[in-house]
Amino acid sequence: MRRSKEVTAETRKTIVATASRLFREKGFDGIGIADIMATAGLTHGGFYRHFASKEALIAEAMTEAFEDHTKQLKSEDDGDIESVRSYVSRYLSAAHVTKVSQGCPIAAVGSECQHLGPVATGVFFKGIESLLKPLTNVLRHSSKDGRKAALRLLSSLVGAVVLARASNNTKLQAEILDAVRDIEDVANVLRRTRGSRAKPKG
Amino acid sequence: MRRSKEVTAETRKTIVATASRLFREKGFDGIGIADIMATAGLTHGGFYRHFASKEALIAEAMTEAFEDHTKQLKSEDDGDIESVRSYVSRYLSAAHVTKVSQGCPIAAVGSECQHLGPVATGVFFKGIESLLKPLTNVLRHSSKDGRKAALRLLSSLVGAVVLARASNNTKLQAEILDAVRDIEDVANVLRRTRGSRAKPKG
DNA sequence: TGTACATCAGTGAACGCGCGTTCACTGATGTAC
DNA sequence: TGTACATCAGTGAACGCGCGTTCACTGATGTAC
Repeated sequence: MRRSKEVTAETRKTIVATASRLFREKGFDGIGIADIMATAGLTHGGFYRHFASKEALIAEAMTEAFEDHTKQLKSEDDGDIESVRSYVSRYLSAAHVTKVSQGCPIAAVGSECQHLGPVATGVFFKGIESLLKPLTNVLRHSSKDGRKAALRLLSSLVGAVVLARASNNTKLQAEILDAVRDIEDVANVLRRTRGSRAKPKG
Repeated sequence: MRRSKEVTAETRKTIVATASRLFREKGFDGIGIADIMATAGLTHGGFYRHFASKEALIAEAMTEAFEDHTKQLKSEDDGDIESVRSYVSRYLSAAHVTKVSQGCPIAAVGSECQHLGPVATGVFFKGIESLLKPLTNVLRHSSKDGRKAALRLLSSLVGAVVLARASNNTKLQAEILDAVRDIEDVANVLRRTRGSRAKPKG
C-alpha cells in the first residue's frame, strides 16, 4: 500500500545504499534488480516506482559510492595533510583489498564502467575530479604542481589495489601494497605526521 | 562436416584470439558465445567441440592475452632496459587507452576478474608474475630491490590506464598519462636511451 | 475538522528477450582391415 | 592401396533459466472540498 513521503524517501535511500555496496562487490552485471531489492528488504516489483532503469540506479549508486569514499578525505579539517595521510594508509591496507563493497569505486568497478552509457560514465568523471580536488589542495603545499602530484598519487593507489585484487594471492597482495607505499609520492604523504606541513619540493 | 586436425586446431586458435580481443573490449559479461563465434566466422553450435564452457574459454583467452602482452616486453633482447622503456612508453600512450582490445589485460578487465572462478583467477596471478619477471630482471640493475621497483612501476601503469579509461574525458586522460610519466620509477625508466644502463640507486 | 476520492508505494505474477548449453543431423576425415 | 565404417567439426534449431521490465491489484496516504 501507499507509504508516506518520509518512508518512501527512506526506502529509496536504502535501495541506493544497498546497490552501492552490491555493485562494487559483484559488478554491474553480477547482481540483479531482484537481488538488490531483496537485500534491501523489498520485492523487485516496486523498483520502478523509484528508478527509471537499472542504469539509472547504477548512476545514483556510483554517485553515492564516490560521495562516501571522498568523505574519508574531507572529514578531517580541509587542507590538512593528515587527512590525506590516513586516506592513503587505509587505501593501501589489506582490509581495503578484501572489502571491495566498502572501498574505492574506481578500484572496484573501474574497468567495467567503459561499458556503461554516457550518464553513468559522467558520474565516474565527476567522481574522479571530486577525489582529485582535496588531494590537490593538500599536495600543493609539498609539490610545485599539486594537481599533477594528486594524479600521480591516485594512479598509484588505484593500480595497487586493482593489481592486488587481480592477483588473488595473499603474499603477492602484501608485496604490492608494501611496494607502493615506497613510491615517492606515496611515501612523501605517509611520512608526514599529524599536523605537520610538507616542505616545498625542489 | 568433419575437419582435418590442422583446420580444427586453426579454428580453435581463431576462437581464442577473437575471444581474447572481445573479452578485453566488452568485458566477460558484455559479450556472448554466439557473438564471439560469429566474429570468428563460425556458428555458436560448434563452440562446445572446442571448450567445456564459457569460463574455460575465458581462462584460455586471458592466458593468450597475457602472453601477447608480455611478449612486448621480451621481444627485444632480455635484460635490456630499452625493452622496458618502450613498453612503458606504449603503455602510457593515448592509443593504449583507446584500444582496449589490444591492450594490457589487467587494465582491461582487472576489476572483473574477482567474479571469476578459481581457474580463471589463477590465470591472472600467473599473468601478473609473468609481467613482473622481465621487469624485475631489468630494474634490478637500477634499483636495490628490482622486484619492488617492478611492482611499483606496474601499479603506476595499471592505475594510470584504469583511471584514464574511467575518466572518459580526453583532457583528463592526457593529464593522467602525463602526470604518471613523472612518477620517479616511471621517469627513471623513460629517461634511459637505447643500450644505456641505469646507475644503481642510493 | 471530517469525509470522499485520487494517488501511488509496494506486492507478486507474468512477459519477453538474451544467453549458455544441448542435440539431431550432415558429410568429410581418419582408421581398421 | 582400396574399401567400409566410425568419428567428429560444424550447423541450426531448441531448451531452459535468469533478468530487466511491465502490470493488475491492494490499501494506506494525501488532498480537495
